[in-house]
Parts: sequence; C-alpha cells; structure tokens
Amino acid sequence: MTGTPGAPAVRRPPAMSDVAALAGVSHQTVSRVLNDHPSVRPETRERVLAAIAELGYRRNSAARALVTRRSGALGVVTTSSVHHGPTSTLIGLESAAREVGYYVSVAAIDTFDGGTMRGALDHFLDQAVEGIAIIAPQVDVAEAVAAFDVPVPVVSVTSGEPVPGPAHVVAVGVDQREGARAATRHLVDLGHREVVHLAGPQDWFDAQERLAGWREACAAAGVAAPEPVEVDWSAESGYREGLRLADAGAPTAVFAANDQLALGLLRAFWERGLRVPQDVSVVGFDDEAGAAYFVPPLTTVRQDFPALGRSAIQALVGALAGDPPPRTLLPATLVPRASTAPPAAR
Amino acid sequence: MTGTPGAPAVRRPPAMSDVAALAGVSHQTVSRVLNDHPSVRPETRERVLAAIAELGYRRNSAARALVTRRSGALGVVTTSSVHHGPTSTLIGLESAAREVGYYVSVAAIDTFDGGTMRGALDHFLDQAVEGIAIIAPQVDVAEAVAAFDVPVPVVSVTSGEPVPGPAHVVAVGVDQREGARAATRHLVDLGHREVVHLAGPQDWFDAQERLAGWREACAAAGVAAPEPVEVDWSAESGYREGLRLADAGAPTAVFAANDQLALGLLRAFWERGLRVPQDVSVVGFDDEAGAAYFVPPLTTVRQDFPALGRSAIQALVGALAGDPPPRTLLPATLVPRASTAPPAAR
DNA sequence: GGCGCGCGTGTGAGCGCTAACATCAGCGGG
DNA sequence: CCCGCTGATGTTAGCGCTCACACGCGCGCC
Repeated sequence: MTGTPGAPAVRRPPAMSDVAALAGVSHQTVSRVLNDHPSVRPETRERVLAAIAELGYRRNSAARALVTRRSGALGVVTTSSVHHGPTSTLIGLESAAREVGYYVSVAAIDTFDGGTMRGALDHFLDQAVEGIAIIAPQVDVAEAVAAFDVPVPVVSVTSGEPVPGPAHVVAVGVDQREGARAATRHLVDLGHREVVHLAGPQDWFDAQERLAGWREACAAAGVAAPEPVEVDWSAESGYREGLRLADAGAPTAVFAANDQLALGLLRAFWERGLRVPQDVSVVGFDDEAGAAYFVPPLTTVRQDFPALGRSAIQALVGALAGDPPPRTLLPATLVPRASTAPPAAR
Repeated sequence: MTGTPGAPAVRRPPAMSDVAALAGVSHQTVSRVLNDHPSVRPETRERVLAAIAELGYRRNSAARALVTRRSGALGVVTTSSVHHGPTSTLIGLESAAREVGYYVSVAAIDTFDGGTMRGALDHFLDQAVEGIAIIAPQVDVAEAVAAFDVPVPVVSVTSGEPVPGPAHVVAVGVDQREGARAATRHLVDLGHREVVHLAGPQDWFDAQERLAGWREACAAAGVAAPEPVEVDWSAESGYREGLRLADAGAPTAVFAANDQLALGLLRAFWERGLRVPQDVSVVGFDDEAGAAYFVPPLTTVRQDFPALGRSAIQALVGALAGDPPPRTLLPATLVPRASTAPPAAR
C-alpha cells in the first residue's frame, strides 16, 4: 500500500529468530527456553523471556507440528441434537483436554450413517488430530468406525457395555444398566408389582442399556415387566405414550428412558387427572436442569458428565502413551424426589 | 523393535513426494491436483489421484499451514454451564463453519473474568486460529476482550445491542429486546394491567436486553411495571421468587427471563394453589426442549440458534475477507401456548 | 516459417520450528 | 598438566508443503 521502498510489505509476526536476535542468542536457545530445557543459564532465560515479551512473540504451532509430528489436537464427534447428556459430556471433555494441553476440535453431525461419520472422521484426520472421541452413542456409529480404519486412537463415550468394535476403539461410559436397575429397584422397593418402561430409541446404546437394566431388575424382583414401547427421546413422545397408558388403564409405576420422556408423561397424566405420585410413580433418567422443578419434582438418575469427559480424555491420552484400554465405567446414582411413592392401596 | 537392518524404523505417513514418485510426476503437480489448479491434464490428474488413493495419502495440514499462514481453524469460546442457548449456538456455529471449510476449536470457560478469558484467547492464539467467536454473553467478556488486543477478528455472539467494544469486535445476535417486547405486548393484549418481570443476571447482555424490552413495552402500553427482581437463570430461583410472589399476593402476569425461571414459577404457583393461566399468566424465553410439555405448556419466545451460528460464521468469514461488519440482528418469535390467558374477571 | 504466447509441468527456495550434532569453555582426576 | 567430561550454547539439516519462477512444447499469426 505505502510505496515506501524498503518498508516491509507485510508485517509478519515475529519468529523465533527475531527473538533470538533481540536477546543476543541463537534461535535454538530460544527454543530451549520455550521447551523448558534444563541447561539454559537463568540469566540467559531471563533475557530470552524479556525479548519474547517485548516482541509479543508466539510460537508458530504449524511449524512446531510439522517437525514434531504432533498437532496437539483431539477431535470430538458429537450429535447436533442438543440433548443434555451429549452436551454436558462435550463440555466436560473439552475442559479435561485443555487441562492436559490439548486443543479440542468439534464436529457435530445429525445422522450417524457411515457416510456422515466417515466425513467427520476425515475432517479430523485432515486436521491431523491425535485422537478422536465419539459422543454419539448410536449403534450405527460403532459400525461406521469399525468399517473405517482410523490411524489414531478412538474412544467411544457411551453407555456401560463396551462396543463390540475394533480393538483400537476404547470405550468409557456410565453404568447406565446399573442406573436403570437402581431406578427399577426403587419402584419395586416402594411396593410396585409392575413397572412399565418407556424405552428410548434402541439404536442408541444408552437406550439399550437402560432397557436391559430395567428388564434385569424386574426379573430379579419377580415383578411384571410388560413389553416396553420404543419411542424417541422427546417430551412429545412421552406425552403421547402417557395419554395412551392413561387411557388403557394406567400402571402404578413408569420408568422413562430419559427426563424429557418423563416430562411428557407427567403432562399427560396431569391432563388425564392422574396424580403423580399418588396414582402413578414416574422415574426419569439424566437429571437434567429443571428436573427438580417439574410438577412434581422428578425422581431420576444422575450421571456425572464432567467425570465422563475426564475419563474419556484420560483414556485417549493413555492410549496415545501406549497404555492398555481402561474400560472405565462410572456410577449412575438415583436421585429420589417427589414423583415416586408407594402404590395406592387397592 | 524388529532389528531388521534397512527396514524403516518408523512407518511415516506418505508425503506428497511419495505420491509424485508413484504417479511419475513432480510433487508440484500433485500439489496442483490437490488445489484444483486448472492447468493439469485430465489424465495426469487421474494418475495422481490413483496414486493418492493407493497410498492413502493425506495432505499434511501443518506443512500447509506453515507456508500459507492459514490454519483453517476458528476458535469458539463458550460457557461451561450447559444452558440451552449457548449450546445450541455452539452446535449451529460448528455446522456452519465446517460447511465453509473451517475447523472449530472450542474452549468452555466457567467464569468470565479477565484472566480466564485471556487464557482462552491465548489458547486459541497459540493454536493460530484465524478468528474467534465468543458465545459468552456477559458484560465482563466484552471488557476482557476489549482489554486484550487480539490480532484476529472476533465476533461476539450475543444479544441485539452491539457491545460497545473495540471496532474489530463484530456483534451478531438475536433481537432479544424485540422478543421481550413481543412477550410483554402479548400479555398486555390479553388484558393484563400489570406485568411483573423476573429478570436474569444483569451482567448478561441477554438479561439486560430482555429487561429493557419488557420495560419499553410496559411504558408503551401504559401498564404498571414494578421494579423487577434480579436472579440467576436457574429453575430454583424461579421457584423461590414464585413462592415469594404468591405469598405477597400474586400478580396476574409474569414474564420470566428464560424458560428455566418460568419452570420454577409454574412449580411454585402450583404448590401455592394458583392456577396457570387462570390466576396467573406466565411467559418464558428460549423455547427449550420440553417447554411445550410443561404444566401447562409454556408460552415463550423462540430464538433461531442455528441461524445465529450461521450468522456468526458469516460475519467471521466476512471479516477475514475484509468485509465491513454486518450488525446482524435475527428475529425472536413469540410462541403462544397455554400458560397465558386473559386475567380473571375482578 | 519464425516468433510469441499460453498451457502443462518441473525446479528451487523457504515457511519457522526441533533434533542431532558440533563447539567451546571450565573443571577435576590420573 | 593434559585428558575427558559436563554444561551452555551454536550450527546444520530437514519436516512437507506452496509460491515464484523456469522451461519446453505446440499452436496460431503475420
């Protein structure tokens, strides 16, 4: 723009050599200071640090990545539907990753077919991420990943049971089966002789696990376990099923696969004049924000998502260091509130 | 490991030169194919593509970034509290960014003081992101960013009014003030002569805007606007204030700064035997998942978060291309449901 | 029929950094 | 008293890519 001859055409950011020149050392010494190499004299280090500060120098991460062959980035695939669980896990994951010095790159996908999944993985591999976490706990996903040979460690952040996938895919998760068992046991312990389950989409591992846990607990207690209806995760589905249940002669206890479904149930029962918990007990899953303020406050199962994120990162960083897969299974805890009570006397 | 002499110690990924050798061309021709340079003979291109496929070649993004001085990454700062709005915006942003070929790096922070904010920005600048979006619509944030000279475009994804910050910070947002006006007008139009506002934390721009919109609409309609209570965004606060309002002689209409607060209100009113909407009308803000299934279904204001994300990316990419700041203001639309009705006859 | 031009391709340099090796003091032991 | 070793620093060679330029060939034009 300015035609001044000799003036630098583009004001390029300072490089290591600029710092070196200012500090009167070689660029290698600057590198050593930056990488905490032990054998640098304290006063030399001071001079270098002063020069860095003066120039506002910032190490060029691309150049570093080029030579070290480490990008310092991890990829996280998540679902673009903003459910409580996936989002919380994503945030937990990010915090944990940043804490151990990794960048977190995200890809939100709305369908989990092979093509989309492959696209997301390609996206990350093009970026040279060092590891990938997948918070998209659907069955398809496991298949898509298995079909696609990924040259970096992959951790699948899902429900309890490890995905029967390739060996390089590590699984961490919450013990949702035990959570579901606890929820069901809670209802049984209150005296219910039948627990109806409103099941989530069975192409989600979480939904499968919760269903399995419910089934196991029913069997163990010897209570009736009528074949559950499978719906999606939405409050709308809970509402629709709630109306159907109410009209068909309501059960005394329902275990919904998540809090949104439970919310829909509460609304449907309320509309039909069924009192919760006097007439029907309802248990949810997730303990999402506000569940304590539903009408009535919802008994539900809480998962520690931040811990889940930390475990996932731990597994990923571990795999990067060559550790054996950890098989982490975090506990899910029942949160009893006012939506459950003993069944009304016959 | 294997002591075989001559065997490559590390199986390094194929480089452009490997592809070139296999295809019988120079590395530059490979580069041209990869970058869609026009003057490459179709059959040459074919040969190169075949070689790429055979080797499973993937361009080294670090080397590319080093020479082009473009990382292809954008940073997104968001809040680590999983509120509906920020999360939805984040997902929308990511999708939009990936669509135009950018990677999205995330940093979730829990407090927005200068130090934390500076840490997040540093994190991104170390990574050489080309632009930064901030979904952390708190007043502090604007100050923190203003205080910190960031050498890349920054877009602040917040409420309507542009942050009175430095020029290089572009603002996109939803017209929350108009949304709040619409919510308030809705209540006034139903016949309410007083609209109580339950205000969100005033260090959030969104909360400020909603408060301002409510105030303006009340003034325009000439209805009473008692000084609002300021609380946080949680259902718990809504509940507490709801009880207080009920015990102090409930108003006929309440506009809550978000849906969680509204949820708490509904619960409190229900506990005190006040019927919604017959005795009290309640309006929320956000239209979060499940709001349609609250008891009763909540009248609220919807924001188009995916569109917000797209606008933010548009603004960022535009700024990168040297376009003037757009000042985007997306509409917020009232979603009337069953929680509002005319006031009971005196 | 020679000259120029543009298309397709190759060559060389260098982006900013780290790793390996080279260097050069100073110091203690045989 | 010199050798070798250690600590502090410098020197050199790439990492894999893109950019600027060089080059040769075939075509159309006067």
